[in-house]
Amino acid sequence: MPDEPAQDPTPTPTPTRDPDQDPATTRDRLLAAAERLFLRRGVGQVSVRAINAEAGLNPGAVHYHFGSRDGLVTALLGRELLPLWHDRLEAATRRLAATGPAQVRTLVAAVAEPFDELVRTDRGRMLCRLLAQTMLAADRPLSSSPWAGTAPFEVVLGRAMPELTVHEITDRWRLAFTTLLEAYGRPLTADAASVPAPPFPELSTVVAFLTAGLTAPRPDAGRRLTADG
Amino acid sequence: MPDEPAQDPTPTPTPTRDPDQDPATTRDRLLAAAERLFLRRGVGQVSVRAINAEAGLNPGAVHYHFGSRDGLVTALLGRELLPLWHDRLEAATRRLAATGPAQVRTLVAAVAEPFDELVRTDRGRMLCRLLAQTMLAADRPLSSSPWAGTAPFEVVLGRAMPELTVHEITDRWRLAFTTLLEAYGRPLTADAASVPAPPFPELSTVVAFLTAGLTAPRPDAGRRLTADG
DNA sequence: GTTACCATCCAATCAGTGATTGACACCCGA
DNA sequence: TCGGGTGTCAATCACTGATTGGATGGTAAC
Repeated sequence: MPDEPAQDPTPTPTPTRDPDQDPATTRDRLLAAAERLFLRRGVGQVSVRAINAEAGLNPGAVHYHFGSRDGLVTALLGRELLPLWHDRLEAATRRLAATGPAQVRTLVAAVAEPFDELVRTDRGRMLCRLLAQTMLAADRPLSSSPWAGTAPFEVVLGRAMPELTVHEITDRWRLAFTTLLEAYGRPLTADAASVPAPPFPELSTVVAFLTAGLTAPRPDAGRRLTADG
Repeated sequence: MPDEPAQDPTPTPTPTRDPDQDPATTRDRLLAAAERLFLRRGVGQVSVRAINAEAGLNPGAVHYHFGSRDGLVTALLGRELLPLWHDRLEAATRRLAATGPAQVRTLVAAVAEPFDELVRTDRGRMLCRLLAQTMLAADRPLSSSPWAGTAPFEVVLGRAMPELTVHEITDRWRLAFTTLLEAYGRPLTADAASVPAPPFPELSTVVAFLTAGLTAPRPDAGRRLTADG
């Protein structure tokens, strides 16, 4: 364990702060270096050593300030991505008093639009890829991070689809959210050969797909699905 | 590079074959050892060293017979999973001459049902997880493996939804397929604490969700999706 | 019968990873 | 002036996947 800090959610308690060296804190220098390397080499090709070196620091700096590689990635994502959703989601959920598919569409659009805007830039694509890798490729289900707080969406969805059980609502929202993550978090190809690069889907396609899936009529759980035999 | 073999698709040309040692080939012993360890420790916690040791072989055996760790995983998935879909898909696609959402539902069910059956056992869950990790977490889009051959499904889907463009069909099928992969390839929790383990969704839920998404009416690409401002 | 060949197997090793440690420098408050 | 704590540093741990040159042993050609 490091001497002291690491998992502190408050980034800089400003203990000292005046030295004529860096305008940016070491923490920020590490985050900036990581971002630069992720963008330059691809998310999966960057080691903590490289990040420390890019920031001009010792090999233990990332571990000291973030606890681990994942800690740094989580911090980067929280700083860069969370603000994009905050305002839009608040507005969308406040407007959702009524019920019906139209409301679900509004909700889906509010979640999906920031993704669609992000993948228009290299930096945004990198961040989406990072988010998808962190949330989908993790070896055990992760509860942390504000992304797991999907409760409000499920409430809205449950109100719009009153004939569905809570269980069904939860499953459907999870399907929709992970689909979103995967769709916009695809690898950035960057490599020649192979397929001619599958691009990102149109926003309208994604919203139509997810809205229809979420608002699909209640399935008959017992029915056989294929007529084999 | 190894002395000779590795990427050979035909497993055993039976060059020699008579020694009184193993009834199973070294290749099979490695695959069996890997399967055992994946099941015991979790997919992400098994090194090639451990596989070689479990099989009672030298540290270079996996590299010699499969070229890489991914090579072994691909071979394992191909051997265990592909047969499950082959028959069912052939039957489903042969029956799909007509058009309409009902046909799409049949197609979706044919792809989804094997997943639903697999995740009922530990071994099946492990294989699903392995498949999802291989296809979704890869650092660049992978064209290899028979899974990439999604063309027939897209043809069927395109016939059932004639008002959609080819582009739209491709995007929708990809959304549906990756959703399926993620839904049934979730981490196996195995770890205490954290969330109370998100189980797999009901098959009926998945089929309803994906069928509705695939057959959603054509979106107006230009329309604003949220009424902000 | 002898030779050459070739697939296979083996141990050793390479280059790289994330994480951890103990020591050192420095500024702050006492 | 003196601790004490924060932050930095180089060295190192334990491990990963991959690669290599060299044995081994059965097969086939001569």
